[in-house]
This record gives sequence, structure tokens and C-alpha cells, in this order.
Amino acid sequence: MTKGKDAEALADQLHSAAIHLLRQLRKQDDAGGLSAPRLSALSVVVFGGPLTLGELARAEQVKPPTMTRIVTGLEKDGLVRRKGDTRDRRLTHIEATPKGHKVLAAGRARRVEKLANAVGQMKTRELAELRRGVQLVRDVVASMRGKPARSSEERT
Amino acid sequence: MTKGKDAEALADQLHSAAIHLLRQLRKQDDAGGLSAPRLSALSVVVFGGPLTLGELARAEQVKPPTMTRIVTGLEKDGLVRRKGDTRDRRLTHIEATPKGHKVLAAGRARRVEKLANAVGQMKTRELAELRRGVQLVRDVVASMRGKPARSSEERT
DNA sequence: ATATATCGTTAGCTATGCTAACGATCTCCA
DNA sequence: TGGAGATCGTTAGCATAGCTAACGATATAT
Repeated sequence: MTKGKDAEALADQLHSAAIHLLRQLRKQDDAGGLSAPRLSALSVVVFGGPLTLGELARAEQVKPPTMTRIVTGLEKDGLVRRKGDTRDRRLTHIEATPKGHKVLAAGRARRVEKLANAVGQMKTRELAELRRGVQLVRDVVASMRGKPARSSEERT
Repeated sequence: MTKGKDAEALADQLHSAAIHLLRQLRKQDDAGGLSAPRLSALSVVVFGGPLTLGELARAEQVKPPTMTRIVTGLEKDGLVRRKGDTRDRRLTHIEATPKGHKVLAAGRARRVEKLANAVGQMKTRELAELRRGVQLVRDVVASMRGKPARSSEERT
């Protein structure tokens, strides 16, 4: 079946493209003092309202200790705040500061500075195709996340 | 201009999708003892023939010290070999061992185990769209790599 | 009231990325 | 020919991110 071969080649290309894209974007992010994981977490907090640390960890698909450190870093930079919960005092709510909002906006502008240069020169048609491709990648990630991989045998 | 807004939103989604995709894939890679950077470097060596360390670093868009360590790790696992150059003894050529070839193949199979599960269930039409999207991402990365970002003012 | 479960943190490991500085080697030119 | 300067890979040292294991504080259920 050639469909399987296609999937295989596509997997590699997707993998490689993702790696190289992130390496490029990180250069921009670093310039603004925000690493990719921090930026991603901040973005969730800004748009997703206040969250507990555990929720944030799950959203970012990371273990709690890792999120603890990311949040600590963001807090040290004054981008988010920790707030205790009066009802359940085990919980820590994370919320974005005004500075967090500003920095996120600035960071996006900086990233887009480069991407817009490349993407802005694309034809409208290509833009639509790219958007479609991104959506498909999101679907793929979601379905990987949900179900465990079936073995070749089961897949028959 | 709505095109710019589109590009901005698309940049974020692309960024986020790349991060989450790699997080998923890394789980599989780790199972085989190969992290994403090592796998990527090994892949270049296997398919790109013997390379010097510097060439490999440039191919992977990484600084030489970083590549030194990645290669050291791969070498310790018996996946690549360092070979001196008789003419220019400053150079170190990196070549894949038979085991390197085998492990690369196995690693790809493992990744595809999951991706194929998701991708294999896609309609042929969606497969084509995804492939197109990946190609566009590669183009975007390439054009980011080539030219420095022009400022908003210059872009007019 | 006590046992169990949950939440976030700390401690400690490995890996990736960087810059700075160095030793070895090559190249070029006086 | 010989010395200055460039190039290559490595080492050293720093920061970040990911993990597991173990713990203290708090909630919940029996």
C-alpha cells in the first residue's frame, strides 16, 4: 500500500520541518527574552484566563514540576502572578499581569516580523493552503494524544 | 489589511502546532533512546553521506559546540563514527555505522507507528493537503533562513 | 479520627542550546 | 622560508527544559 509509504515520508518531513521552524522562531523569541515553552505557557494564561498550575501543565502537556519552573521564571519576570485559592488551599492559580499581556503582544509582533515577511508574500491561495495544513497537523497531534498507537499487527 | 492579521494568527498556530507535535513525537523517540536533535542529525548523516562536523552543524542550524556533543552522544551509542581527514587534519568526518542505519529505520518506524495511525485514517484528499501544507512550511522556513526580517516600516 | 488522595514544590538527573577561549592545523604572503 | 592570521573542532561554563522520586500541606472519604 502506497498510502503507508506516503505517511512514512510525510512523518519525516513533518518532523524535520517542525524542528527547523522552531529553531528559527526561537532566535526571535530569545531576542525578546522569552523561550518557546515560556511563550507558549504565557499565551495559554493570557487567552485562557486564570488557571491552576496543574491545569496549565496538562494544557501544555508537561509534568507539574516542569510547569512549576516555567511559571517561576515567568513570575520572576513579572509576567504572571500566583494566587492562592481560599477554598482549596492546595491550589495555585496563575494569572497574567498587564506586563504579561504587553510582552506577549510584543513577542508575537517580533515573530510575525519574520513570518509575515515570508507569509505576506504568499499568494492568498497559498495562505489558505497553509492554514489548512496547520489545521491538519493540529488534528494529527490531537489524535496522537488521544489514542495509543495500535501495533502493525492490530492495524492489519 | 486582513492578510497581515491572518499571517499573525497563523504564525501563532504554526508555532503552537510545532511545539505540541514535537512534544508528542519526542515521547516515541525517547522510547528508542533517540532524542529529536540526535535523530535529526543522524538522519542527515545517513542520507547525506559523510560530512564534516562543521557542515553537519550548519545543516542542522546549530553551533559547532552543540554538534560536537550530539555527535559524541551518537558515537557513544555506536551510531556514527568520527574519521580524520588525511589532507586537512583539522577536519573530522562523520559517517553512519551500519547500526546507525538500522536504528534510524527503526526510529522512523516507531514514529510512524503513531503518525500512521492518525495519518492513515485520513482521506487521500487530506493527505495531499497535509503534504502541501508541509511543503509550504518548508518554504517559509527557508525564506526565513535566507533573508533577515525587514522591519514594518521597510515593508510598507 | 484516621486513612487516603490530590496538589504543588523541591531535589537531582540528562540533554540541548549558547558564548568564550584554546590548541592544532592550514594558508597566505613578505 | 617563516611567521601572521584564519579556520576547525573541542573544552569549559552557563541557562533552560524535560523527567522521576519524594515530601509537606491540604482535602476528602470512611
